[in-house]
Amino acid sequence: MAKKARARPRAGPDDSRAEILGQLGEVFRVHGYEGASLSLITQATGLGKGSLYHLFPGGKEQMAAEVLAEIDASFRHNVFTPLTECTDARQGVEQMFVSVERYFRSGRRVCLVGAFALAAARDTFGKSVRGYFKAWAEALTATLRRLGRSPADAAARTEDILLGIQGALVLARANDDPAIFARALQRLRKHV
Amino acid sequence: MAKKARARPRAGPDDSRAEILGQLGEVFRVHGYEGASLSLITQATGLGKGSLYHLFPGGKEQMAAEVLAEIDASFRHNVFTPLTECTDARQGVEQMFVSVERYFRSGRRVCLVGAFALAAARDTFGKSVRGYFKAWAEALTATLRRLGRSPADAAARTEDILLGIQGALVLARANDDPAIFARALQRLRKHV
DNA sequence: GTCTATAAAGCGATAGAC
DNA sequence: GTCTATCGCTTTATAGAC
Repeated sequence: MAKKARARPRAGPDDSRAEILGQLGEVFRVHGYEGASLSLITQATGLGKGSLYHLFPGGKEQMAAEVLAEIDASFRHNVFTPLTECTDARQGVEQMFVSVERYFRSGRRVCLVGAFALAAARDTFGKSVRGYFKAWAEALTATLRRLGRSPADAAARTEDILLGIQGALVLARANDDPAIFARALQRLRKHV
Repeated sequence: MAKKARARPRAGPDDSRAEILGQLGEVFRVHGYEGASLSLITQATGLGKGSLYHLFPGGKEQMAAEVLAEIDASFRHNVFTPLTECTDARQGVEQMFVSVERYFRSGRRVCLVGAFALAAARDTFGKSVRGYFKAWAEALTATLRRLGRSPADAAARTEDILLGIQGALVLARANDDPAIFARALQRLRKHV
């Protein structure tokens, strides 16, 4: 919250913006892009409209775009890159599943990118959505290749894993049963 | 379908209502529940607000509820019941995949129930959403049991198939590539 | 940088003529 | 049964005080 680097270089402007983006992400996850009204956003962030438009002159669209960019960057840093650069490919894949399970709160949290893909927001944010899944697929396919799979086999298995994660999140939320997600991840793990 | 047996029992009130529900379903699929404004609905159906509120006094919520009910009934009639009552279980499962591929237009069409599950609409239509997936899961599990699978195995495979279909629809739409859906269905078929 | 007040547009829904 | 006109409210977004 203090902006100057003092004795305890704690939170800076970037940190508070990141915190706001996290809160915005949750609002979009719960209510969707259309459903996330400025009054809900105001409520979730504790910021008035004036502050919000000062921070995001482009309004709601900019907020969502930056949230998606933050998610993209976070996954690249915490999931895709570790996956690509790990020395032990099998361990790298396992680490991916651990990160995924944590990020989606064991099935209690929805994938914002997947939700945007299904909704009308896809027209506006299609490029971000595609970029996210493309980067994930490339990192995972490369890692599966290192485990000895053929290109076709690695690509097919990548699709099954990514779609399995997305589908498990859909079903878990549809049935209000996060355990569906946990079970699905367990089964996906078993076939590498 | 027409309730009076005349010379040409063509279109009756039920048929036109079914046609309207189909058009409404497409609007909800493309724009989501929140995004489907009455002006879009008016445009898609060719009906003015007066007519719409005459047909659906409960407004948009009733429209969506009836669309969901129609989808539910359609799946029960065309997919779940054939699956449960078929003599050859393996052929029944294959028929399910054929119906699913046709209904979702080979991946070009989104699952409205799945989309509602991810969006805020789940709060309002949660019961319908759960009922749809529950009925599907029960029919498929029973059929897999008839193929000799254990209860636990049939339940797990059912989850993988349902979540595979939903996830494939998400990924297909995210990447603007319906082929992802077709490929995923092919792979799901292979493991019964 | 955050607030309040307000504008301008769009929303769902209703009334009433035909 | 379908239309037009309109209500009342909420929406996104802006202006300006502090």
